[in-house]
Amino acid sequence: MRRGQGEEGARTGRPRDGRVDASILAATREVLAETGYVRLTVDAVAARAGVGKAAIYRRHATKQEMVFAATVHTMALEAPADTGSFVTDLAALIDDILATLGNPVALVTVPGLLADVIADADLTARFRGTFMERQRDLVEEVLDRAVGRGELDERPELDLVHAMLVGPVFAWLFMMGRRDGDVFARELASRLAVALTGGGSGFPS
Amino acid sequence: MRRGQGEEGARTGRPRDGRVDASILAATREVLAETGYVRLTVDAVAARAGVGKAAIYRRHATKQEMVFAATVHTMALEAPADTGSFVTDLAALIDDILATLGNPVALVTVPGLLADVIADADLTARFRGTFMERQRDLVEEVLDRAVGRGELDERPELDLVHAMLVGPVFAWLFMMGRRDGDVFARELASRLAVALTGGGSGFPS
Amino acid sequence: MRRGQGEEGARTGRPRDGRVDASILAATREVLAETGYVRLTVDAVAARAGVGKAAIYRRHATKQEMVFAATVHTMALEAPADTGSFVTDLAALIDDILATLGNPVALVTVPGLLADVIADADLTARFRGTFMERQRDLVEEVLDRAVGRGELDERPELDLVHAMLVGPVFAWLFMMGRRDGDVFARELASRLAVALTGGGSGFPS
Amino acid sequence: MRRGQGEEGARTGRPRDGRVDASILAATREVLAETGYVRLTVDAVAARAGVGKAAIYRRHATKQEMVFAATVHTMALEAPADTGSFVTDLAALIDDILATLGNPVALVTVPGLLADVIADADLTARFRGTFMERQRDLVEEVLDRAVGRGELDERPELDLVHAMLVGPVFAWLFMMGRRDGDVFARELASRLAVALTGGGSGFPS
DNA sequence: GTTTAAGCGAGACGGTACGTCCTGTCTTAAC
DNA sequence: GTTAAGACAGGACGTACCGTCTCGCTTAAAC
Repeated sequence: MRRGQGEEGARTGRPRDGRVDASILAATREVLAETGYVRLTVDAVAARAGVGKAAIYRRHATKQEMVFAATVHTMALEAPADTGSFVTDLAALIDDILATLGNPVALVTVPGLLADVIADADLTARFRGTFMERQRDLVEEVLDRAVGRGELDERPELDLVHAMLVGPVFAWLFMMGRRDGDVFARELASRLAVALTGGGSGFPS
Repeated sequence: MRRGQGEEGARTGRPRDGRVDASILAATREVLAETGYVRLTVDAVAARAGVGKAAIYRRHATKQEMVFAATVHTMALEAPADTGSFVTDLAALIDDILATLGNPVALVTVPGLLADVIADADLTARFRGTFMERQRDLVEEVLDRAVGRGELDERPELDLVHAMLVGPVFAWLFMMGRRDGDVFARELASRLAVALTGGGSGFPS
Repeated sequence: MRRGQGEEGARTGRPRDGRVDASILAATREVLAETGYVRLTVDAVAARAGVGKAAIYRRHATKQEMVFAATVHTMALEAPADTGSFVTDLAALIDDILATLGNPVALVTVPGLLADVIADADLTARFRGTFMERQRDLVEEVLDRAVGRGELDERPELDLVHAMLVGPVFAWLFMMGRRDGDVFARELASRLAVALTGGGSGFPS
Repeated sequence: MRRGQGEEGARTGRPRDGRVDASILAATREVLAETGYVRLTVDAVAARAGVGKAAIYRRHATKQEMVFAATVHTMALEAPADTGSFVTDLAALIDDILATLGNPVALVTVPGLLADVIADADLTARFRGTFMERQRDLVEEVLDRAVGRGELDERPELDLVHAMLVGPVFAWLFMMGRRDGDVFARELASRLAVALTGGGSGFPS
């Protein structure tokens, strides 16, 4: 019987060893860093973690879920501090997204994992309900602040803005293969601020 | 010898049968449409095409290259007609990209293929040298026209604009899973026109 | 690790399932009986045995070794009872060899398997070290008995006698394609007794 | 259309090139000598012969027939001269058979070819009708001479004697893997003479 | 303290796809 | 119509990975 991690039941018997959970996730990230998502195998993760495959499948229904747990769940973006202006708020958010998708493990994981997530309805729901939802909330927060400051008249369509933020970062990293993100992030934030406020500023000079 | 289409040599012997090339690519697209990229198998393509596996591997070194040839090579965007204004040019280009990435076959192919392309240096080079390069040229064309019309003072960084065009479309389709592209495309074009011209216009009302 | 039956090590983990060993060998014999050695495929054996191909290749490095294990290893001749005279001992031994090489499975297996065994140094060594060696021991036993009885003055060269026993049976079955072995076996025994004792008897009348 | 080598037809057009026939058979023997029957491929023979595969298949229906033609047809035993006594006639015949089966090409060809011949009814008929029949005739000749000389009272069953001659040679070479044939041949002839004459002689001392 | 139930590492299991290789047929251009 | 070259359909090979299951053992809570 498979048992989700948070459920009840399993009242007797030997409890799960928390160190096993941790070493599986750590090994997953190590193997990802070494071989990339496409070439990662569960056996390699088990061997690296010093763990049996059963211990992995007791915790994660599929390889995809394992990688999902090892990467997406740690991609929790923190709420960006209020930097005082829309454009700098945007820049901070973009930096966050760039850090999330552009770190060495994510670089070799995100496209493959995304493909498998999309091919699985269950994972898609979880992906959208956690990672995307969280990101969307941050976008909303930043937009609401700008409205509050009077920088925006009204909040634009959330998904559109979301796509305009995360999409270019993804394209920059995975379609163009560029690794020089800093200038890009700054410039993107500036352009998006213009796009959304309908003209004017950009970064304060 | 592998993949000899463009090479010289092989001057004698039975020439490749062009109908085999075509039926492999057609079968690939059919199987993709039915099963998606992740569940496509070479045997299924061979059976569907009425072809031996050797005929496939004589043309395509791996399954990935086969799918690449069957999809990316047919994604050749046509040069967008001059619609008279920057914003409508942008809208036309976005519509093109949306049609390329959002048609039924692409929807079940692009994420998986992209993942495998990125994991393979050779395919990455070909992907960038053909599909991305072509797209980039179109972006350049549209920007140059706008400069010529006086709508832009100078041409912004090409890759940045490219990422701001294709990225949101990708995110909309594959991260958010949305299939209602028309309004999105119109709105995106409008916002990007603002972002790049530094304010003002948007669609003519 | 390949073929670990007799080796130490591999002390942990799930042990090999003896029923799988048995069903592979049984299925091999069934498929042999139906299709013959040349047309036997590993997939057919796996399907018939209800077993994955990996389970087969975990036990047998090649198709040849699998068939070898399924046939030669079961061809263990039993030690012939002392029948009281050289000629009847010989007849019994020849009957045994005839039964070993002439049963329905062996008839469609032996020539092809022998060819592949000879083409593989490893299998040749195993074939000689088990099947041939065992047979040779029986020949020796029968000869020694005859010496003990005074029917032979001294033991003739063992390999020569061995070849004169098994060779004609092989030729009869596989070169001449004859299936009427009983009279042949009796006559052969009689002639060989004469050849080895240097004249005289033959079967008691 | 396939066309047996000896048939008429093919009245017009370019005549077959006799050098092609010869080079195919020569190449077959060369490749056999190098790789053995089991690992011989038709492509290798074609390449070695500097010939297209079609030229081979126009002459030989299958790989087996090609090897058959290249080897068995050249194994034509010559009629043994009358050496004056049964035992020396037998020795000469055995030497012939040993030379036929024990030469370098035959050593790596006979078992595999025999296996394929047996698996094919057509080839079996040809094999028996030519090679075996011819051999059998020689056995008959030698026996008849012995009867004529008064060394034998009556001619024993031909197939039995045939099996007792060729079988041990085959076993010696291919089952026991022995390559020291001379003493073996002499001893075998002597023993068989005893077996068939019912005692007595053997080689004249 | 014993019992019990589940966890554990190891690795065998059924299944499926891969990419390679070989056979016997077919197709081209050259002769 | 034959030739050399080589593409063709078909099908088996042996490898690799997935997710499940089984072995003997360990570990903590329940009794």
